[in-house]
Amino acid sequence: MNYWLMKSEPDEASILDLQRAGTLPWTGVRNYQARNFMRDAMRIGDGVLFYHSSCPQPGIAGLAEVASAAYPDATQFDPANPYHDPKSDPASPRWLHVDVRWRETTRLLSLKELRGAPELATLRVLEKGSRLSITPVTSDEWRAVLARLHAASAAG
DNA sequence: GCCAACGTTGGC
DNA sequence: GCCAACGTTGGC
Repeated sequence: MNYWLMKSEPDEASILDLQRAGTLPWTGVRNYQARNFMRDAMRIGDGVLFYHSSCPQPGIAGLAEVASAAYPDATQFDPANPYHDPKSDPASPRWLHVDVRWRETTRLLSLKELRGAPELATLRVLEKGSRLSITPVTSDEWRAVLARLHAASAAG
């Protein structure tokens, strides 16, 4: 079992959108490292920290899980799609994605709170200049996030 | 294979 | 809107 943090802009797909849909295809990844995580390391059932980025309140907004193996991202072949990639060969698709299933909508664990939590200081997403939309999370980090989210008080 | 230019990300 | 940081591109 592996764990991941996956960024999404809530304008495009928020945790509530995922809750309503149940399962969503995680399309639009156009970064090789992120693609390789999905292709090579993700397994069905892996835990996902759902992170809202590029928004007024960035932070972890819920929990999800990997719901499929990686498969070709259809948006890369659609000229009308913002994620269209004219260089991708349909015979050998460059971009893949997994499906993600909603598990829980939590309180917002803000970026500010993440930065202030000593037990979460190792989170990749907190590294200076970190831009990867998908990053691995250790089991210790996963447990520490859940402990915070499920604590009786939302303070901190 | 180098590396400067360029485009994107994402918090503020 | 700003801008630091980063990844990709393409000329050489």
